[in-house]
Amino acid sequence: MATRPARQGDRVTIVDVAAAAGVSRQTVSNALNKPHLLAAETLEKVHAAINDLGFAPNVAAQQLRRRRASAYGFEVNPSGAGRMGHILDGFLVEMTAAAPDHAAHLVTFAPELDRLIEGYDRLLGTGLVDGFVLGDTRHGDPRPDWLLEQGVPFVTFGRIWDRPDLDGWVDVDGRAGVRLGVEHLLSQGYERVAWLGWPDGSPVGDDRRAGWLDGLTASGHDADASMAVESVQDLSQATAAAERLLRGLKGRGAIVCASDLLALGAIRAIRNHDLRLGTDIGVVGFDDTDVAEALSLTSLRQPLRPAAEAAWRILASGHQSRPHGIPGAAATDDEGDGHAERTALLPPTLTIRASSTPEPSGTPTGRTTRRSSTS
Amino acid sequence: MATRPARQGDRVTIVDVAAAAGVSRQTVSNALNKPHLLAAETLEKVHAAINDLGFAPNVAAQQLRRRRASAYGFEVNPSGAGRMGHILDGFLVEMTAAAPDHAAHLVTFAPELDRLIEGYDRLLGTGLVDGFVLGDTRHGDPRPDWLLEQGVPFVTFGRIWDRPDLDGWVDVDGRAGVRLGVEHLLSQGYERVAWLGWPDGSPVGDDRRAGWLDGLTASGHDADASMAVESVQDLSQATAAAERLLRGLKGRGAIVCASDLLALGAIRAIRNHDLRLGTDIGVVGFDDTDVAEALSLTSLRQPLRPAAEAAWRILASGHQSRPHGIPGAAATDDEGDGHAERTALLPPTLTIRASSTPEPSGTPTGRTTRRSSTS
DNA sequence: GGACACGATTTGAACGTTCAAATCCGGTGG
DNA sequence: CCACCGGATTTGAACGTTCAAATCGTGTCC
Repeated sequence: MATRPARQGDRVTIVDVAAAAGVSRQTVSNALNKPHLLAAETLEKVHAAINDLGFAPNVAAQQLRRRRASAYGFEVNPSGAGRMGHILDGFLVEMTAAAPDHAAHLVTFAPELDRLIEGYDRLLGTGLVDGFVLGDTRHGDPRPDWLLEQGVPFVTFGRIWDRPDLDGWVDVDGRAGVRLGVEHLLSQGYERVAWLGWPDGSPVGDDRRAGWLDGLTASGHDADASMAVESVQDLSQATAAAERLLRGLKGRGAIVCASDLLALGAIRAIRNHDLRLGTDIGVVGFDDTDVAEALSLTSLRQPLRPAAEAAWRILASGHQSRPHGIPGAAATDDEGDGHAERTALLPPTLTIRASSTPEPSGTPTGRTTRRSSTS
Repeated sequence: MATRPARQGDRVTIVDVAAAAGVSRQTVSNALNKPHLLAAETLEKVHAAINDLGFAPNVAAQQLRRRRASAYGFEVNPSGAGRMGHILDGFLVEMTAAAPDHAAHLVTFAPELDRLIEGYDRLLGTGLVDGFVLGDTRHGDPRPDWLLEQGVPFVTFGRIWDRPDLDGWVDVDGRAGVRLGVEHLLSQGYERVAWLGWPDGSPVGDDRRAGWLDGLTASGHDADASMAVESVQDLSQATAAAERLLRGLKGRGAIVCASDLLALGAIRAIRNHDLRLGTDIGVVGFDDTDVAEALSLTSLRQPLRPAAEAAWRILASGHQSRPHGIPGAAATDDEGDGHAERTALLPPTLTIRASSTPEPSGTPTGRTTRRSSTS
């Protein structure tokens, strides 16, 4: 209730509380950590004393004695380096906000990129953190193997595509998301839905493209190859690619894109052809960035908060990531009873804006959201 | 050199090192913290042992004994809340990267917004951090006063406009930045330069607007009121405002904007009037966001890395922020000799792209940067 | 009525480091 | 020859908490 008395003299310790409550050190400790051991009456006394004195346990002392930091390292990189870009910033923020009530925290760190493992090792060696959150998982990433070998707990945001046998990841179901986008466009009356994606070979890109196919086939549409086109993550190239698409999209067509930047290219191409965004050609982007908001672009938004919550659950679930997929028994991964899930695949939501609304009426400034269901 | 032996059994402690080097506990400690006390030979022996064993001091033990965490709290808020938006994410990243070599770190936290101070108090009370980085300083912010009262060290990113007497801040000189933008446009041959800013009353906005005036008057141009127009941070309103401007800007004109979003509005207006961006009308934005990059928009970039470095210096400079501005002596704030600066006002740099290039020639895809000098 | 179990609480020790003070030792001056 | 100095190093204690084991009652069973 009362904020701690302003830094007057020495800190309040567990011993002060014990004296005030007329009990021993350890009883106070137990009141905090194992309340079931105390008589109800005693517990109350102790809590009163804690409030009176404004006691808060010293984290460093706890870490030292418990031999664990209850903290996790979160690698960040000065801009440009990671293609994940700002999504990761958002994930960091959400993980911070979702941290289990004051029981754990995040420490940011920025290892030198040519001595990545050394940076992780350092943080671990000092006991500053117990484990890590890996913000992305690039191809050929040395970190998962190393961490596994060391027996260090970690979660990754993004599947570990290299190692399908590993659990301990959280990811967004891009495939289901894109499918949602396709279905939305079809339901809006656009007759053909094309795909503007990245070049083959990126797991994330390929996954999203599959969602496009899913959406078409599930609705009884067929997709000929001319309706899919690819571009690297660059505005002018994306614009050129989209223009190729537009030639094939007579009438009321639409384009689903692997990113908001690609979608921006599509929008430019539409303008160049003197077509009207939404009214003539629908567009859906991915990530719901500032660009999407600014341009009234319908876009798929990654559910970062739920992802963050799942990540904490995974970190808590076991301090040991283990390979799974035992050949013997059919893996019923979702047991129940404390047997926590060690993977989470979350469906994006669709933020609907004017770029996917054929009629200028409807919800003009309003913003709607739909959640896809993971297949 | 060698990474620590893989978590085999117990941790390596200072005592192990001492034994290996044939010296005492404290000597090892001194080797790390007060090397000048040791004989050269001994120092070498100890370092050898440290490397051999892969010793890294336990942070929790240090924190406990030293009675300081060497860590600082960095408040983050789930998106939407802060208008500073993603700049703050960038600042967090840069501060992490600029952390004085492993001597301090950042802990993120997300207090409940209606119990803000409580969140700060909690973090402090547990000894988890020694102080804070305040990512923004809103009007009527309760935090600076409270922290001051508690004697807690902190830096703010952004001047404390409410309390000009306080030091301990780092900020970007928006005024100098905008002036740079104006001068750049004039030097490119645009004849008139208009201002698209935010409504009066925001300190940041007013400051940037002043930079526009600076730029014009310094170049012998005069600014009539019709050349400045304002809009809230919203695309359609910004577009409308920019269109008003365009009517007055006959010939080769240009628009400097208080943000990239406003600049986007300007770009739209330019398109609507069938003018060519850059060639007919120049535009400069502010913050050099993804939008700017995607649209080839010349924009002012906040020097986050230098700002982060300055912030660390301020945190280190004294563990007590103090009011300054003693009436007696003229304040020569920049003494020298260890008397560290407790404020830093840093000039943005201009990232030049096609939107401020009248000739389609010049540097086509190339990107140039110019630094403004703080007045 | 004594052995025993069990709930509630306390005591001793330890986590790994640094502070403060003590010790050791060769050298110097009276 | 002894007192004293100062550089180099060591020893004792403490930082604030939790683990592990001990203690203290009270009640139960045979």
